[in-house]
Amino acid sequence: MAGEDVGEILLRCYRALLEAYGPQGWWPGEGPFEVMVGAVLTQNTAWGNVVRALENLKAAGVLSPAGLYRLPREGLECLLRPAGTYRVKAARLRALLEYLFSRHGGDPTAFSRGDWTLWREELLAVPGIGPETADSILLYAAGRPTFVVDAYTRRLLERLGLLPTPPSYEHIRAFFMAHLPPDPDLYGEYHALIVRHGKERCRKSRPRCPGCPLAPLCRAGERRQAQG
DNA sequence: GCCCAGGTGGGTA
DNA sequence: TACCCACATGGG
Repeated sequence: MAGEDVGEILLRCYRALLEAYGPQGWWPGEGPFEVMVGAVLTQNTAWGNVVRALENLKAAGVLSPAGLYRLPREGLECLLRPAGTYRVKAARLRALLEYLFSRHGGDPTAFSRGDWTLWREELLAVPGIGPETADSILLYAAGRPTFVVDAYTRRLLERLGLLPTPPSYEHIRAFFMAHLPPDPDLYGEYHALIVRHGKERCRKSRPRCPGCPLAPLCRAGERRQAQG
C-alpha cells in the first residue's frame, strides 16, 4: 500500500462498491428538467418525499419549465409540500427558472452544451443553488464531468484516510477530479454508490461497519493516518 | 418522541 | 474560519 497512487485507491474503492451494490442507475427520473427539479427538492430531504412532490407536479401537468414558471407561488408551494421546506424550495425553483429563462431561453438541455465551468459559476450565483445542487444538475442532467460531494462522501474519505485539508466542498471535489479521469459515467455511478453505501453502512450513528466492503481500504487509511 | 434525510443561506464570534 | 439556526415533511 505504501506509495500507492491515490487514483488507484479511489478506483479500488469504486470497484469494491460496485461489486458490493451493483450499478445504482442514477439519476432516477426522466429528462434533464425533472433531474434539475429533483436536485433542488432533495436538499436535506429523503428521496421518497421528493418523489411524492414530483408526482404532484406531474399530476398537475406542470413539470416543465413553462408549466412551473406559470404557476402562482401558492400553487407551487402546495404541490411541493410533501418534499418538506416547501416555501423555501418553491422560491429556489422560481430562482432557478428565472435564470433558465433569462440565460438559456428556458431550455433545460442547455447545460449539455457550451462551457460547463461557466454554467457552474452561474448556477452557484442563483439563490438556493449551492455546490452540491449545481454539480448534481451538471452531472446528472447534463452529463458534464463534475464530481458531486455530500456528507457521505466526506465520511468515506475520512475513513479512507484521504480527507483533504481543509475538508471543504471544493477541496473534496477537486481531490476526486484530480485523481480520476473526467468521465461523467464514472462520476455519476461513484457518487450514487457512495450514497448507497452511506445509507446502508456509514451512517452518522454507526461509525464502525462490520462486514463493510471497504474494510480493507479503511484499515489501510487508519495505518496511513497513524503514520501521519 | 427522537433522529435523520441525496443542503443552503444567514447570523454570530 | 467555524459553529449555530431555520426551513418542514415523512420514515424508522
